Amino acid sequence: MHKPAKVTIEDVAAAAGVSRQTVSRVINNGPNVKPAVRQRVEAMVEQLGYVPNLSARRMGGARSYLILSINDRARTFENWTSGRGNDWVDQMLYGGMSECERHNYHMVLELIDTDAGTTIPQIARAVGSLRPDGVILTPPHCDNLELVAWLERQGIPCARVGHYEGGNFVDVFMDDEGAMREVTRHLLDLGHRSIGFLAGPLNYGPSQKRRKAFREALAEAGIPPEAGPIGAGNFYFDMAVSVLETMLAAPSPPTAIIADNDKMAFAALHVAADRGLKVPDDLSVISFEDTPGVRFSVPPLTAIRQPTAAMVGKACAQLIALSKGEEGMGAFELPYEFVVRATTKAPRG
Amino acid sequence: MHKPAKVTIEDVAAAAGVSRQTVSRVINNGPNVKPAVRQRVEAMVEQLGYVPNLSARRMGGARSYLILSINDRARTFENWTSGRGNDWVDQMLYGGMSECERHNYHMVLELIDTDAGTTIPQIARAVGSLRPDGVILTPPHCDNLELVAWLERQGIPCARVGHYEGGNFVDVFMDDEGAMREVTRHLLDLGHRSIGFLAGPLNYGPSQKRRKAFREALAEAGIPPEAGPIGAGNFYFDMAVSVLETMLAAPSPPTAIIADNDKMAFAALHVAADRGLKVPDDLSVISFEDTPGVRFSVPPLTAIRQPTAAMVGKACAQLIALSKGEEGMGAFELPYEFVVRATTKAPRG
DNA sequence: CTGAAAGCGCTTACAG
DNA sequence: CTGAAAGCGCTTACAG
Repeated sequence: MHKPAKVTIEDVAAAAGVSRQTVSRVINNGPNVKPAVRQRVEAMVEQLGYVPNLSARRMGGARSYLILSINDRARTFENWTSGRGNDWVDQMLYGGMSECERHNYHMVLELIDTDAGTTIPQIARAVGSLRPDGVILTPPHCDNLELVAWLERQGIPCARVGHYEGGNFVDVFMDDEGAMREVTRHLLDLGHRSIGFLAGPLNYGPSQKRRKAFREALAEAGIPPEAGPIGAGNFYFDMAVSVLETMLAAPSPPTAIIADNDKMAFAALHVAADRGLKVPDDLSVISFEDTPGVRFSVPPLTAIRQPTAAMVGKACAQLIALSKGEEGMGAFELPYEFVVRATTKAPRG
Repeated sequence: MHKPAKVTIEDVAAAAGVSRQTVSRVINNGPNVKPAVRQRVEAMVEQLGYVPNLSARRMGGARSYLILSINDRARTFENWTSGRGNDWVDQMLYGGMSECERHNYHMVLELIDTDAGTTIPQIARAVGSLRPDGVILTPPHCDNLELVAWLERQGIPCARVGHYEGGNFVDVFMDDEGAMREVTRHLLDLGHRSIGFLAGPLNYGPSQKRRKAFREALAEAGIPPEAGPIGAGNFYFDMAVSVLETMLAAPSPPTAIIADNDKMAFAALHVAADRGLKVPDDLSVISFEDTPGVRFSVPPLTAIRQPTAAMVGKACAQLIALSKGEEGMGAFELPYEFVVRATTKAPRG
């Protein structure tokens, strides 16, 4: 059976002996089609192998069936080229594509620079050419006020991953403060009385929340601020190393380190080895990320597993609902996991 | 400056005082536009922030500026859910998106099942709705004759990653025979006189080539076939373990193992440890894949690094050229890398 | 419940 | 070198 290269709605209409609006109603599950007619049309769609052309639907005024997912360009490329894997993107695609599949949507990933002057023009290009039904913003783009305002002006529904505000957005996030409290308490319960936090950059929303929760948890336990140093990291290995060196050179250095991401946790492992500190015997380490490398590191890291796939999946679901004219805006919290592996233990002595 | 939500070609034409065809010519770099007019139009495009609507361009008869990239659905999901990372997909996105970016193209990834009955309908849906300018097929889809024939009938340019034939396709691949020769010689040069090859399945094209090259390289060095055992693996850990057990139980067992992929190389490390063999002192191991896990394994594996990103990038480049009406079909070999790390050494004695 | 009309924003021949 | 016309394949009001 050699099907013609391009079957259009007109072909189906002719084959079924109806007008093209009727076919349109059938494929869009519209009302007002006699069951017998609907069946006849469906049979023809099947037989001719008709698939509606997305561009034409779009031009006709329908939705685009496209979700545009925006990631930090430089960081994503960096992860890819370093060959260290890119679990965040993997999980994002996993969650997003699974959800999009279910609704016959397509997810397109675009990498956008974070420089002040280029972000908006780049997104404008992507949005203008693709005209997606919704845009998913991940850190740090989701915290870019100017960008978010621009998107709002364009009237494009926007989901933010790792942002809490809600309002006229689809915000999906995990309880960063709760996670930090849980992690800090875990260390306190083990007996640690001096804990260092290797924090991420200040413009990362979640990092801010974690800083706050970290301070609070220590304060509640009666630990003085000096015994809870916060090192300002940038999520990269090298800087984390030097910050750690300083932290550990203090008169009464921390016996445990909480790292805001994996690379910095690895840095902690590295620095510990350099100084002859055994992990977890001499130094406990916890990561706030849980990529494959972490699970297979030696020793395997105790870590917070972020619900990346679930967050992005939820973002897609809400954006798709919105595009159908349903309700969808709001703030949605997804559960994280705290995975205790082999890098935390009671301090010596 | 509050720009209108949707600037069309008509707005630009009006602002520049020309017809919309002239604007069309300018944005498509067409000929026959007076320089002064071109400049005026470009200025207006810039000022109004005009971005052509892809759907409209498509409907007008232009290309879609979309490359559809097809991956094995089950395997991709498996890798994502197992949390082991998915370096292949990462590298594919890296190579593909980098190239697409340069041409203002968008890459859309779709996961398609490999079951005989569902592959074509699924692809038909994706292709029919997206109407991409080209499709990239990765293993095992690239070896699906029925699928490839279907795509050819649809007249959609198709690139195959890891396929050698060329012809009416864009085939991108690496020199598997050369890589195997290099790897084998590396071991021979170190003094190994008995080498085992843990091969992939017979229906996997590249594995076939590697088997052949392996046999030839040994023959050239005057190594008898008994000292170059080939174990038939299936790319998975468990089977590799049992094949290796047998290999190493031989009267004069190999002092080096070449594994056709990472999982089997890990199996070699595992079996060696079980038998009290130190790597590389008692057993050298080389992998024919180089995912992040390999690089960070203990000890780090000596491996062939496949040019995944480069292959996919090249595939995109050719597909894009084709869509512009340029030549593009053919077979393209991309260079692999042989990365010597810590698992190869001269044999004992 | 169904169809004839208009239009989405472009591009491609075709005229001039 | 430039523009008026037709059309891509749909959908959305609108009419019946």
